[in-house]
Amino acid sequence: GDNTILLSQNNTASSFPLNLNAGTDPVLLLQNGGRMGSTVSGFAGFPENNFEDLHGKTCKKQKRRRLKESGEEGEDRQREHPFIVTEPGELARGKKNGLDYLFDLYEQCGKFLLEVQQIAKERGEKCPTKVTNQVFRHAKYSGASYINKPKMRHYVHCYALHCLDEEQSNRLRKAYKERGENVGAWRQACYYPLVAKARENGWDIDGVFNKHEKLRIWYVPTKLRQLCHHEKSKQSHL
Amino acid sequence: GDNTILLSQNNTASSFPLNLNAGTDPVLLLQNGGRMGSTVSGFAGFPENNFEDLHGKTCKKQKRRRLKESGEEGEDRQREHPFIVTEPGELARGKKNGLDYLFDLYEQCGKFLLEVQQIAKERGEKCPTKVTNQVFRHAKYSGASYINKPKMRHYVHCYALHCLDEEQSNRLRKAYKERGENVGAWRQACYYPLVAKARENGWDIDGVFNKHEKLRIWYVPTKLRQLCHHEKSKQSHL
DNA sequence: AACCCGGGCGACCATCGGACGCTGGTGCC
DNA sequence: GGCACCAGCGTCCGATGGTCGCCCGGGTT
Repeated sequence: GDNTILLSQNNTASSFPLNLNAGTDPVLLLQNGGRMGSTVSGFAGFPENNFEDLHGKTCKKQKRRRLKESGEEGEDRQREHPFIVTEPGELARGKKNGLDYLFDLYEQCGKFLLEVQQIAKERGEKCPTKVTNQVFRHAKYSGASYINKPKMRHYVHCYALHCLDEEQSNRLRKAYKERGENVGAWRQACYYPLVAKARENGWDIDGVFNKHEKLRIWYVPTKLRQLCHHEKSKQSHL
Repeated sequence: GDNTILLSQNNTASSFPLNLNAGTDPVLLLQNGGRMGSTVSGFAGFPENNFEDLHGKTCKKQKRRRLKESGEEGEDRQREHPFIVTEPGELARGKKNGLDYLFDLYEQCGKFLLEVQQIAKERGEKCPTKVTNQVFRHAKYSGASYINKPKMRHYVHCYALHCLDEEQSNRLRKAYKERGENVGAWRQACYYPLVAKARENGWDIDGVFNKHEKLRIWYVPTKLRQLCHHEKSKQSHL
């Protein structure tokens, strides 16, 4: 029906860089175009394409090993540069990443989900509607090793605010940047505008997420759900 | 929004019997009314209502024990009488259960899901859209010990045919009953009309389930999904 | 009474969604 | 260079969806 997804089979040239710490400036990437509109990567040679996965039996050891040993000998990956609060369009200076880049990671996950869905449909398997472990695994093996579950889950509500009210999200970023607040403080501050949006929506935070095309694929964070619930209880006590 | 569910708080009188093997004839229950339209049970005293569940820490030992020891000393529950192929409206004779009763079990699970959803909303927790482990647990602690996951999953596609094409489902039941086939054979036979329905729907079996109010809450069985996929592949080879 | 057929469902498994806190990168002094 | 801060993400955890096959109920001989 209308949920058929077409992906180019030979668009292998537009893959994401293997590691943003390894030379390529992520912000340049963001500004040098091809950022949103392109297919994440081609399919050829993905581990998921060897049909062992149909038996749910692909050797984990082998995969793990491949990842660990990439780069000659068991030296482990560098962690990503930390995020700092940046204004919209602003480049992060020094060994930092900006928030535009953070939000782009969410868009990339959306693309990876589309690919996973496409693969699932071709194989007649269950088709995920959300960004699941499987999607993170697919991202990793597609070379996007800079994407991982704990990070993405940590900032989901920040991305939610960005999607639902870019104006307000931008204002918050500017304010927190000017005040010299750290990322943790900004992240905390993102909760409250969302609670207000939930209130406007009859306290249905799931509904708020589901109505938005890009948010629908993300699980509502537990903490946001709890904040909404507590705030709702407070209201009804008055 | 439109997904608010209201359940009576004092409709405690219409609980299901604790155990269908223990005296009450399930078929009489089915025919003596109150079958579809009533609330499954009241809420008072459910283990889920002590708010320990908020911490995800309710003591499993205690629950397990309660179940095992009900009925004076550690004798375990009798298993339910096996199903036999019956025509619509037909009573199963002897120590057997009929297919009308089987399908009613699915309706009961739907009711239990509504209760779980209601509870989840009151507590501001994640709200399941499908019949999950949580729903089976809730059914069990509500006294519906005759409902269990393996059984319900085993016959989902039979219930699906009953929902989607009661005419055809009834014809199949009659035919298999006349031929003296056992439940396993009837169960197998239920797959193929569903594959045909999937074909009519662009091979989107999930779509077929999701379009139907009562089916939407059940996971598509793996075997049905695979049958559809294989049949689709066969088609496209021609 | 003995036997065998067949199916109910206890219990297991891989994997899931979710969370914590250690490690180590980073900027400041 | 040394230190203190803080956040990235490896790794764990309880619970989930899914399944298999043991055990035993039931009908037949």
